[in-house]
Amino acid sequence: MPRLTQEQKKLNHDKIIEAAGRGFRTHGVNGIGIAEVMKAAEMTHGGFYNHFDSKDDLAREVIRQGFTSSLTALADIREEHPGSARAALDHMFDQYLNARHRDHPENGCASAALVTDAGRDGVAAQSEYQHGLDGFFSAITDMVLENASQSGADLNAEQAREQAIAVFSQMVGALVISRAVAKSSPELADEILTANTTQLKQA
Amino acid sequence: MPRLTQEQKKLNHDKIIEAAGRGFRTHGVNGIGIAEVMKAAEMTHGGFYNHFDSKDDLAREVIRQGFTSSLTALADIREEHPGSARAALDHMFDQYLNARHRDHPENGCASAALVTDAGRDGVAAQSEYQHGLDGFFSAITDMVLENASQSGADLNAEQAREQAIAVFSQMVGALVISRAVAKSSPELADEILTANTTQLKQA
DNA sequence: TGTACATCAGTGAACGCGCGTTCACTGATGTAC
DNA sequence: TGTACATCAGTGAACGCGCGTTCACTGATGTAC
Repeated sequence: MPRLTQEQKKLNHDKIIEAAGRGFRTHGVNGIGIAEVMKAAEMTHGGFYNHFDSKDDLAREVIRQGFTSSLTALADIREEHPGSARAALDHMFDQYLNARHRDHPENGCASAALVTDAGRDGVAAQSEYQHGLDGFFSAITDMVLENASQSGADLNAEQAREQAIAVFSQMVGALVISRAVAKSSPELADEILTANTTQLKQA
Repeated sequence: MPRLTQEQKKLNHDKIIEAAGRGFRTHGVNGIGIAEVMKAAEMTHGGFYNHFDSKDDLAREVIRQGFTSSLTALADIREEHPGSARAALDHMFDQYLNARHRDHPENGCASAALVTDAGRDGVAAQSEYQHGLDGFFSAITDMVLENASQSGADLNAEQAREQAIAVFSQMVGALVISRAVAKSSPELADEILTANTTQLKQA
């Protein structure tokens, strides 16, 4: 059967990242092994090191790819509301803080699912996280700034960034806390999402 | 040497919880083993099962004890500002969102350090988390309500609770995100703390 | 264009290691008389 | 109060298991001529 086409190898590479992305988000980087990740990617574990130097290397790639696709999704949301940054922000809150996102971390925001893992990671992984986070902060700052100008409010760039950082922090915190009680108390988990959504839309 | 006094056993029991609390917060529940926890508690690992049914059982106890001590700390803060809930809230923000707390998860908020672990835990551990979280929400709701009445604002109990949930979500999110980039970019990590502190104090 | 050969992606067995958990043992504590 | 004995907290070796990583092997792909 081996060896494979270069395109096929690239496809398998991406398949591993995708499988690891789901596994890491669901179980944590320490909560799932390479064998299981490779199995989810429909391969045997021996071939793993043809693609990555180590599990940490894979974790870094998962963070990078996770932020990239989230930022793409955010850009899509913004394009859906060309005239109103306010509508785009509200759309973002709804999309982020809902039960489906909470109950399916495997397809969700890497920043939220891997945030405490990242806190324990080394500099290399944190650099990936930082780069993605900067992208989020910039994108939300733009939206906040545009919303201010569209609503006639007076807001400078520093203030807008400060607000954007606060907004994203709250979104992540709300999601992870909601997940932390979703199994024991779906009602409280829902309340956390709705309370934060309401408060975010008001501000 | 064995067997020990009943008081000595209780002391050792607490010592294990304390050591596990530090280890779990720092490395995650999956990131440190029982042998290492017991070593930090100055015992050999064999005796662990005289105190706990399983590692999960210990994790539950760590969550419970972590929230208990945090709630005590919060009550202390409030007592330091008898006339002003506003001052107590600001004090809480400063104490929570600073570099020392960020850089020392081992002594810090269990809700933040273990929040994604809790999301992956079973119902039993989430119940402990939920119970502690409810305590936080209640305590902050009280402060928000008292502040409103002290500042002459009109705020009902539901609105106060909604705000309290949003505030605590933001605090946790800010801390865990700041930790996620603390090694790669101390400046960004600091900016996250200060931006959230400023925004929280304004609201 | 066709042939011969080197490359290398995936396989699956194997490596040493640390994990959570169990257990026979020890000897001071707690208790029954 | 003193003695005899049962209890049980901590010790340290051992258990099976899954981990991250390595490696000899295979055979289709890619390349040199």
